[in-house]
Amino acid sequence: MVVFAGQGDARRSMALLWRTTRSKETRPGPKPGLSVDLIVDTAVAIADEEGMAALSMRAVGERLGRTAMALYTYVPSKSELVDLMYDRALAELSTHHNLEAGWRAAVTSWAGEAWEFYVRHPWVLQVSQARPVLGPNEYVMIEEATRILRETGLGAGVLRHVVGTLFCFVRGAAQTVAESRQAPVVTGVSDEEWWYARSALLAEVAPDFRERFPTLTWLDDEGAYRSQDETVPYLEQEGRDTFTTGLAILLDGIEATVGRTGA
Amino acid sequence: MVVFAGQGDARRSMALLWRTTRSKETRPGPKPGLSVDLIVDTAVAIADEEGMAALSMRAVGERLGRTAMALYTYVPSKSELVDLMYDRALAELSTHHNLEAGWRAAVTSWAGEAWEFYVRHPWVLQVSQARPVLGPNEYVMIEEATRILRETGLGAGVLRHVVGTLFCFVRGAAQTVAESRQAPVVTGVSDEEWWYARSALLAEVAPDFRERFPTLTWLDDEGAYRSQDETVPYLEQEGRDTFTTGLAILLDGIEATVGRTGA
DNA sequence: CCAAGTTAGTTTATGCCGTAAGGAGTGGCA
DNA sequence: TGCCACTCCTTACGGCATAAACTAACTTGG
Repeated sequence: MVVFAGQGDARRSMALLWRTTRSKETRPGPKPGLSVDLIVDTAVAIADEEGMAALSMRAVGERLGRTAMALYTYVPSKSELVDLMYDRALAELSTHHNLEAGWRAAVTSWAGEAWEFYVRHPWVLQVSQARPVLGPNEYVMIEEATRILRETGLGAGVLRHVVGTLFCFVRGAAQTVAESRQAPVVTGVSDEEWWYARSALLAEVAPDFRERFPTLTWLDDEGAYRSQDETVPYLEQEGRDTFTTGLAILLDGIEATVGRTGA
Repeated sequence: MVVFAGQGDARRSMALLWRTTRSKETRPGPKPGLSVDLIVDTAVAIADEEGMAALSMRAVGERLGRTAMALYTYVPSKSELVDLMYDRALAELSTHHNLEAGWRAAVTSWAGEAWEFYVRHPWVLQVSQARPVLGPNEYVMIEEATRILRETGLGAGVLRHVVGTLFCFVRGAAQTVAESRQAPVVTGVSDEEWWYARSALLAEVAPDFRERFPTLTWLDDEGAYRSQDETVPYLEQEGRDTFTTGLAILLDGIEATVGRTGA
């Protein structure tokens, strides 16, 4: 019998994601002290607090008072655990955005929520997008975005690409901020300290910066890099503004496309 | 004397990136058998061929006929090596896009080149963006994008966010394809095989899919998911189309903003 | 009620990883 | 010649995911 690589595991993994494993009422052997849900929640907590790099089977086990190996009774491997974490986290997103004020308002609200979600769970952005996890909540998220954007009246082909573009942008915009939040936790150095030290070194190492990078120098001279609000970390403010501006531009672009197609 | 965490290392790292280390003509000790350039090139080759996960100090050393520890004479740590790889790879990008045909054509050409670059070097997308590496070639890339988009006449503040948005989109759009290229190499399963197996499992595990996800079902019924060109892997074609469509939308949005600001 | 079989969890071990520490050989310069 | 900076090696440590074998708890068939 020929079995595709990983196909047997794929069945188990899908069953875990969609929770289709019907457990008999009573089973022989000792009572389970843990559960998939408990393990996934613990893993999410670690990733939220200490970053994806700190997520190890040992770390999860330790928080639950077990060894790393104990987890393998519930979860086939670490990568399956990450998939489960991903889909569990996505459950936070709300699913019924109001379309009464028009699609533009709804998209803005959806994108804002998604952006905040990614920033709250930076590790989510490290889960590969190419071959989707295909869990129920991922489908809910895509369904919701598509449902809203369908209101534009665009055809199915273009619509799919528009949804993809929106995802790319929101994820990318969130990534910058997510990483800037994670960095101080990992390195113990704040944005300001880091930037201060680095810009001094930059001047040292590239004394001809102004001549080599005239446009960036112009941007700097125009005061574009001056922070407005001192209470918010520099890179975070920057990322938030880029998201707001970029989203507006994207929506303008979609409107233009809608107008052109004549919906 | 108080030293900020990592600051001493930061100086050495910047010196390496900007190649400001003046090496004396003759030095005591055995002739170096390797060089930073050689090591970085080898590391890039490994990452290109086998993915970032396969990049280890041992692997790089082995390709060069040395042990892993030999590399530490040239490079302070693996993370510094990754920074050097990143900046080296960026050197591939061309720097003088023609502005004669207008900024829209130039942006299209720049973005297309960047997209292909990311797809060619998928691992580049795994290098953190939050705290930039600040190498010379990264500055060249940002300078070039900013130089082109400055032609729109937008003010410095908005311009910075527009550049950021463009980067988010291009990186995000490339990531999907980059990962879909990497996946078969790592897992040994093609897109088609993978998708075929998974969609069968999906039907098994979620028999009520059509009712739960009406919009996605509509998209499917409209034939939006049917592949046009059988010679190109499915996910790759999908990603390429999303990039093209999304870029056009983004440019429309920028034009709208430019028109509104009255440039 | 007991033996068989199933399950939860442990210990132990394998083979990766980054890199610290220390030692061996190399070659320019005093 | 001896010193010393330098390259490169061996060894070692603590971390990682996880395979394999084991113990102990529990249900169930006889």
